[in-house]
Parts: sequence; structure tokens; C-alpha cells
Amino acid sequence: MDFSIGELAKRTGVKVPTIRYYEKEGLLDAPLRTQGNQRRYRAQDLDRLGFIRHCRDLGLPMPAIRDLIDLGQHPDKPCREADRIAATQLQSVRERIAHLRKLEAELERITASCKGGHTVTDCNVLKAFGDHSLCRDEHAAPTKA
Amino acid sequence: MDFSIGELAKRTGVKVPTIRYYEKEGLLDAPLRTQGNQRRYRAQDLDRLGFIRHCRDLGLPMPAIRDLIDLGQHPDKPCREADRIAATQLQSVRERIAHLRKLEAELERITASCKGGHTVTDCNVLKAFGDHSLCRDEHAAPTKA
DNA sequence: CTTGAACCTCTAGTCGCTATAGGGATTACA
DNA sequence: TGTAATCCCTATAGCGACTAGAGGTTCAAG
Ligand SMILES: [Zn+2]
Ligand SMILES: [Zn+2]
Ligand SMILES: [Zn+2]
Ligand SMILES: [Zn+2]
Repeated sequence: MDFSIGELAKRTGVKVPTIRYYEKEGLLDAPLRTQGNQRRYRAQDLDRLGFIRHCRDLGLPMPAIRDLIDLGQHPDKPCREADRIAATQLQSVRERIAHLRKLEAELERITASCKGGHTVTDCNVLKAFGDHSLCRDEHAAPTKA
Repeated sequence: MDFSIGELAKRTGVKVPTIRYYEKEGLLDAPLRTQGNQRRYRAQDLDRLGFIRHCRDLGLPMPAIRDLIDLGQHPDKPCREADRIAATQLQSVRERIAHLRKLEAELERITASCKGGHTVTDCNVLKAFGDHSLCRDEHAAPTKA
């Protein structure tokens, strides 16, 4: 019925210190304890931790996961908030892809700029790294709004 | 000839605390000081900071930038190391893009799973967030080697 | 009952900055 | 020369999501 934190870790693939961290951050409820102060979990904790893990694997930040857990406990609330979280995350992922694609293009150009010389002086890679005017596009990190 | 840290910040777009941080981390040489202990920079520092900024805008981690700066100061060294840094960064960017594309696909599916009901119970978004078996693909974060 | 694995709390480190506090220096202008 | 505004200094703490370690306690198997 009840199981230890190590057991929970084994069943979910989440490391033990991470589980304790999630509890401290309020994503997992504080479980019951043995007389010797060790945590004992139940099936519902397994579900909750699986939910958290999957959300993390989708890249959601912890505040968003907290909000989703809240929603799951108030099933009569409107679903707008959950939808908005999904849409926001999708947008954020797309922005990151767009940014990385610019970096990819410039890095392709830079790696190609090695002219086969043997020394740093002969090679244009270092110049390409240092000189943005050689770049085709802007590629600075977006201001994380 | 010489200019203050604020002036350097203005000319490069790098914030003042960031400049001090780069100095502490050994990317920028410690500049001369006024009698009142304020930093005074010269043209070569401007170049160096520009180089650093551009590398950061290309996503390079600071150790790689340190290595590139070292190479720039020993122009007779072989260029292999610079080429390797560029190739490594390109590969890393491509892996991140591949990962984010998987997230994008799953998040598209999740946002589309809102069936138009008004409450959390009616809406499938929360279920989709919690249940990886509904996903088409693996999408866990790659172990950052 | 003894052993050894697993558990506990607490602290600090990761990365690349950014923000704040509490002071001192420089500069411009009267 | 006085003074006020603006700049600069150091040192420390915080961000996010963990991870690693120290130093000590409890549990379960034999
Ligand atoms: Zn080369
Ligand atoms: Zn560039
Ligand atoms: Zn919905
Ligand atoms: Zn999934």
C-alpha cells in the first residue's frame, strides 16, 4: 500500500532529491511519515508525480504546473486557464525554435568558413565568431518577456 | 582615449554589471584604474567585449569563449580547436531544435484537444498534459552530456 | 542483533547574469 | 570653491530546476 521515496523514485524515474524538491516547492503534498520520520507514499502520489514529470518533459515551468494541479482539483472551473497555459507554452516553444534556427544558419556559415589552413591565422572561423557584420541575420537572444 | 565602464556599456550594449562579471570570470582583462579606483578601458577592450558579446549571441558557453580568446592570442596554433568549438555548438543547436520540434508537435495536439466544453472536466487538455501514453513520440529532455 | 542500504536535513553548487544595499568618485555648473 | 547630480565601487543574494555532498538516523534482511 504505502511505499518509500526510493520506491516512488524507481516507479516514476524521478530522482529522490528531485521528489523532495517538488514537495518543498508545493507540487507534491507532504506525505505521511513513519515513526522514524521517513516519507511513505500512496497511489495518488504516484499519479501526481507522473503528471508533474510529464509536464516537465513538455517543458512547462513549475508555476504553470502548479496552476494545472490546482485546476485538476477544481473540475468545475472553466478550462480557459488550462488552454491558455498550453497555448502559451506552444508559443514559447515556437519562438525558441525560430531563434535556434537563426543560430543554426550562422553556425553553418561559420563552420564552413574554415579555409583549410593549418593555423588560427589562416582559418576564418575565429573572425566569423567575432564579427557580426559577416552574419546574414540578427540572432541575438530575444528579451525574455 | 580611455573611457569608463558606463561608456563601454553604452558602446557595446552590454550592461555594466555584466562587464564586471566578465572580468571576474576572466573573459575581460582587468583594466587600469583611476586614482579613485574606477575602471578605464581602451579600444582593445571594446574589441574584446564585442567578440564576447557576439559569441554569447551565438549561444556559446563561457568556457568555449575562453578557449576562443586563448586561440586568438596564439595565432600559430592549429585551428582545429576553433573548428571543433563551432561544430560542437552547431550540433548542440541542432539537437535542441530536434527536441523542441517534438514538444511543438505534442503541444499542438494538446491545444487541439480542447473539445469546447466550458469546464475542466469537459476539456481534454488537462488529461493530455498528464498522460504520456497519448503522445505520439518520446519527448523527454535529452541528458545533457 | 548486527549489518548495510536507504533514509533524513541542510548547505552549496550549477549558468549567466541581474538587482539591491551602502558607500565613494567624478563632473558640471554656479 | 561649493555642491549636486550622476556615475562608479564592492559585496551579496536571487533567478530556475535541479544535483551533489556532508553528517547523521532508520529500516529490513539475515
Ligand atoms: Zn579552420
Ligand atoms: Zn552575428
Ligand atoms: Zn478546454
Ligand atoms: Zn508525452
